[in-house]
Amino acid sequence: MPQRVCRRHGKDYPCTCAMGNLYRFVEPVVLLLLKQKGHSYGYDLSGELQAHALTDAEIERAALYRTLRHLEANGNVVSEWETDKGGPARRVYRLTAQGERHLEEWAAVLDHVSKSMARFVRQARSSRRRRTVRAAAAG
Amino acid sequence: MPQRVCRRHGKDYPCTCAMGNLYRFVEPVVLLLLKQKGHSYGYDLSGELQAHALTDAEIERAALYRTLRHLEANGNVVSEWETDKGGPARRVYRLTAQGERHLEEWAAVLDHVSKSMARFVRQARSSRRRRTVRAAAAG
DNA sequence: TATGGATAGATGCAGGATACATCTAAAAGA
DNA sequence: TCTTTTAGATGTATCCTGCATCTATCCATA
Repeated sequence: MPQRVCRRHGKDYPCTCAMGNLYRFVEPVVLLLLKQKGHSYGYDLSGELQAHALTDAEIERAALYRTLRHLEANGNVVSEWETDKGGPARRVYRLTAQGERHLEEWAAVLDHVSKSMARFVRQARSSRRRRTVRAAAAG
Repeated sequence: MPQRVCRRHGKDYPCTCAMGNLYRFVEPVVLLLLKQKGHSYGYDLSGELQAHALTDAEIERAALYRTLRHLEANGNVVSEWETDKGGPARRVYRLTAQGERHLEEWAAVLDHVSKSMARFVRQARSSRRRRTVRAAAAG
């Protein structure tokens, strides 16, 4: 039983949402999406965030918009208003060269973290399996 | 060039420390260490945290002590003072049955996140490789 | 024409987690 | 006696998330 029950995934599935306030890795996901799409804007990205998210927790639009402005403030993306497509004006972002490098840094970091997590899972499950073996021998 | 330079790993290695304020996953690492060791106390655990950490950022002792008290408040560990070993008194922790289940939940969550990150890394690097192919064809 | 829905961007605030500094205290060693 | 090691803990600022809320434009339709 998770520490907190998640409304999206229910109480039987131990999801990220139920483990407390974890980092959602919004920045790297946004960088990758912009790389793949060439250019895009917040509302459009928000529709694809879930498919690319690193956790099964939802990435809020509020976090997305703030991340985009933060990336721009740090020179990883640039934006311009697009007003000729109908509907409300869109702030269209694209990666800068520095943003591409920053994405590569994220890939290096997440590659390492991914392997550490896989090792963690093996160890956590192997200690459980040892106990199961003892239980089987005792039973 | 990372957004922030890390003093431990230097500026050429893109480490977690330089990517801003990330989640350090202290709780699952502490749960696993307690599972493996049977019982332990904060100062002892702090020596082994780095070897088991999921990121290359240091896990501060302040975070460790707060995490232990938090785990106890939620019934995942229990503690008792140990005063017969010489030196300052130690607060010795051990997992509860609920703590073992919580570790299994963490393993399920981190298994999923690990695979998502691995997919992220493949995608980030494959889009880079596509560009390299085009560049090679143009060159 | 009015009205609601979809689109689009953004802010405010509370709470969780980290970063860094600092504190207390007992025991061991020089 | 003085310093270091061991051991636990707190204070504050900042970062990130969660949730609510806000403004505004355009479009369909009643």
